[in-house]
Amino acid sequence: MGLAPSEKRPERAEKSATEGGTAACGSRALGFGARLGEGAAARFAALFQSRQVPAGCLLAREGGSLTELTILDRGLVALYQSKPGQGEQMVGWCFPGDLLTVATGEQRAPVTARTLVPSTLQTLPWESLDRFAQEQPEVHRCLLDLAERSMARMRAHLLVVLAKSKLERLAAFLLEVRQYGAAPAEQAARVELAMDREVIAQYLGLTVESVSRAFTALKDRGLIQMADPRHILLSDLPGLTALAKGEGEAVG
Amino acid sequence: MGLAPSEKRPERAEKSATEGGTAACGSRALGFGARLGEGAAARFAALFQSRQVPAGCLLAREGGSLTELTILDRGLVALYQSKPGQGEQMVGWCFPGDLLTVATGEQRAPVTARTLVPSTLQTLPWESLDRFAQEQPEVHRCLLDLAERSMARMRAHLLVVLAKSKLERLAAFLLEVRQYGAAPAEQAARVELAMDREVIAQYLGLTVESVSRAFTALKDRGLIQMADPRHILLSDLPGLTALAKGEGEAVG
DNA sequence: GCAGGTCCTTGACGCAAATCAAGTCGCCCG
DNA sequence: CGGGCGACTTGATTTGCGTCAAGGACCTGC
Repeated sequence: MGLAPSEKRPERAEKSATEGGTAACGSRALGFGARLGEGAAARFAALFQSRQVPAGCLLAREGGSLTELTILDRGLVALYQSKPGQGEQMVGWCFPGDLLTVATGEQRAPVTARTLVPSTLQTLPWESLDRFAQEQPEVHRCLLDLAERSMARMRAHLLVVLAKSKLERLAAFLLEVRQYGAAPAEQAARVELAMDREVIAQYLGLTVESVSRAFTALKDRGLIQMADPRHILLSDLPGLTALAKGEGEAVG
Repeated sequence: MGLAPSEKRPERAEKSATEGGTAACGSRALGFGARLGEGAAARFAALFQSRQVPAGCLLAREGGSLTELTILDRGLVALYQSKPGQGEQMVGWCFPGDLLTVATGEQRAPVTARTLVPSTLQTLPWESLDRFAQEQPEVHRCLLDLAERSMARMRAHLLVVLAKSKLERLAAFLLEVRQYGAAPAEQAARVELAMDREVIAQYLGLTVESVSRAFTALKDRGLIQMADPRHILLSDLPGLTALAKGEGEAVG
């Protein structure tokens, strides 16, 4: 039991996290087919154990132990780096399909991970992975692919944070959530935020107040609409995209 | 623009990059022994081809092709993400021992990579890796370890950029260069910067002027000394460390 | 219903860093 | 030698965002 459920305030389940996720095979996010081939991918997926966790659940603590390979199947996880002096700094997300961490080397978790919504995890003991890898060595390449994907997102995030203004950052954030976080079905430009303003602010390197003002500014420019603070309609996707890219043309 | 368009101005070799790097086995940075064991690590290292490149050399262009596994053996490489509108944004370094990229999936490079000093690369065609992996599957875990290491550094960088002031950022930068960039021999608190102020500024999300002022401020506080803009003596390592961590106590 | 939360928004103000603008130093080349 | 150029520093000014401080909207429990 490497992933400790110490911190686990129940918290009302935001979106019905039920959906009967018995899995062990019906997993939505284990997309290994491309590299492994259908049969092998299915056999590999069958090895995983599915696990449901509530929102606000601590999955790993920086420096803690990690005994299993864990992939996020459904939900959303925030990754935190502890700041020497003062608490924690959010540094990224895990979206469905992401490795929770790639800590294969030492078994120490390099970050703190906490669910933001009720989530489903797919876990596999390292030994099982090794056993399966003897039959299908490509599986390691799959993991490298996942690592690469995660690094690509981190680089994109760095670009945003290093070079963009308040508004550009929020636009980029909304588009990121839309792209990675949304269920493929609801491809509409409708985004449900699973996190509060505080988390968004940390992620973007801003304050809560600035985030709030940025939301208002986007709304005033007609780029988004807000039913309530957590439900955003991206009403001008091209405009948002242009803004996120830094081609800061205002509204015509 | 400091970054050459022709991408290969010869440029005087800053530190004697000679050292007779014939390698193919004498590589300094291929540290796979821990996981593979001595014999296998040596055999693996022997497969690599060593390649010398000058400073300012473009190693990969975002979206370009990547035909080989490449590890930086000696030198320093900057990674850039192209900004839609306006040129490039530096997002990280490769230090010796790092995978140049982990792009095993698609063969498309996810970033632009450019040497900052004359460097030595160790390359291995993907096929050779696959062949060797049949004999030693652990080699993939080694690559995952490298990926994890690189992600850990990116997270640390994000922490710095998201949550720290000008001075804290520069202190963190200097310590990072000292830790990863310096040859182990010159463990002294003496750092030779391989990059100009412009590159540092991009990396830290500041302007050149701010970086310059930050250098001056650190000097005035007695934390560093500067022989010339590129040669820094970290004269108060504990002080710098405390500053980088955000425990911003001034000097007594 | 009302009191007490929490979360979000809005406003007024100050500051740290960006911007604009010289100015210095060292290096290369004529 | 001197002129020009690129890298760096320094100064004056502006500004975007942080900070502090109210306020409003909603939920929950009494």
